[in-house]
Amino acid sequence: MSERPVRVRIAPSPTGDPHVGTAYVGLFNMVFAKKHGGRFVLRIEDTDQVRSTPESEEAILRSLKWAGLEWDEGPDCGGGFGPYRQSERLELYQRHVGDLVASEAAYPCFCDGERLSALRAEQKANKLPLGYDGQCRGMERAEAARRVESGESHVVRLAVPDEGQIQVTDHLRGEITFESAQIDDQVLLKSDGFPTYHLANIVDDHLMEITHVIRAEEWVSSTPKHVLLYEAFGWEAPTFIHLPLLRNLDKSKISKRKNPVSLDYFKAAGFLPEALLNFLGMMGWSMPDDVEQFSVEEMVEAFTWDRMSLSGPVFNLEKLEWLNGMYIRAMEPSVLAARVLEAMAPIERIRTLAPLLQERIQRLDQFLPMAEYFLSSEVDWELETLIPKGMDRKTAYRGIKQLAGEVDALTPWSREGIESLLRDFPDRNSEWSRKHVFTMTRWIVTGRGASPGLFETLEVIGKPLVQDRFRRAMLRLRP
RNA sequence: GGCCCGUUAGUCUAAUGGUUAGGACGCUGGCCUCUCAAGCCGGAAUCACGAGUUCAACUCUCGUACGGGCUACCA
Repeated sequence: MSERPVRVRIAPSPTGDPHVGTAYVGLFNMVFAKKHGGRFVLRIEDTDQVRSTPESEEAILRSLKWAGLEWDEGPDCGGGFGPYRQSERLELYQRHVGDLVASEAAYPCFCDGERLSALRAEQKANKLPLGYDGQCRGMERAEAARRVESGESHVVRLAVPDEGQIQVTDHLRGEITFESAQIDDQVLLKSDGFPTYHLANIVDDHLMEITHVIRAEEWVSSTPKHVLLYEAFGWEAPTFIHLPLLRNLDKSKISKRKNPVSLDYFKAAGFLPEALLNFLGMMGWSMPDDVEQFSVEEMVEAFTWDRMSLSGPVFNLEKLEWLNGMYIRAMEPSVLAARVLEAMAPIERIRTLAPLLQERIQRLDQFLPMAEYFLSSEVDWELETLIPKGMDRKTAYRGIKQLAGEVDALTPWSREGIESLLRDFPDRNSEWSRKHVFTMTRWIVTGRGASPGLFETLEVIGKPLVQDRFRRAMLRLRP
């Protein structure tokens, strides 16, 4: 391990909902930093111009904070190694990639997407390993320089050696050997001038003096490329530590189709952040002496990597709920009361509900029961209510699945957006009438056949819970 | 298909060559109790398989099987 002061980082990509996996990796980074008196950095990897959004970045920071992660440096709080947003560091990457091209560790490539996909298709058909064939690699330097100079669209690729081996050391797994020949000439700089993850990551980790890269296992197979980059730059590589991947019940990588994964969901469903973090701390890691309830401080105190296990843990909601209950029982009742109000029924929320319920009640005592499906994550259905009259189960499932996908993609979460999504849905799915859409959505989201205005209702319930109800409805309906 | 990682009950995990394989969730029986939770006591359920190394393998090595990840101008 390095002698330098410990510096670690998480690098979420602002391309969607705040993911529980980010909190998981973040927890271990934070705990490790605290254990060694180091610094924990949060860096935003917004190099995907198409998918990155400021809203997502904001949501991620907010949710990670809710979960209890505290970083020492980041885009919101600064630090001595900024900027902490990769889109603000573009010159850095371009300059460094220039060095790589100059030393012939990388080269410009002019092949377009069309040629690349044709190549892939051919390789697939012939059962050959997939990868770039190196056509532009042999190009005369002068010609390449001339074409770049003339403004021709191109990317920059890493020149991976044709033969030999690349040794990667994973702190938990030991030495892993990769054959150079198996490794693709990775794109480092995209044609829009933005770096790919691989380049930006290495440049930033070096410049930000990151000593330990603690990330998820899905990165193991790209680590040899990273090692090559460190060598090409002449930089000392950090220690690599790959955490196991959180899994669905069927053992596949955790996904929103099969599990709630958005931190917003856990908040909306009434999980306590301290219980969530505790639970994440027992995914792949364990406290000595069979202790299962522990705080971050206690985890820091006991933390060592040899208590880490490598098989991918199934994210088991039932156990989280048990743990959450333990935390609730341990609270002072007055604290519990305050937290229930704060988390589930803050006055702002009651205020947004008031106009929706006002016309439907005659006495004040009817308000809360009617607000049930706004305030609770628990909704269940009789199977028949999820299948429109005269429609078969499969068609219903298909429609709900499509609708759920569109709901996932809807941003921002506004009344207007929801309305046009639902109203125009039959244009995109001819098996469903508008009446089908409205009726089914109402049943799925409220668990009832009648509700206040559907669009307002969805808006107020909030995206995380609406998404979860669609997910559950699909589970219920799956043939 | 290729490359890489992993494998203790349904699930989360303990064990670092010698244990009746421990704990927890869930399931289940009982106690408590007006009921239900909670709590307490009990039960069923696990070392993927095959070789090897060793006096001794859950533990070390190899193979097989199974699971997973990656295989993008996404991260």
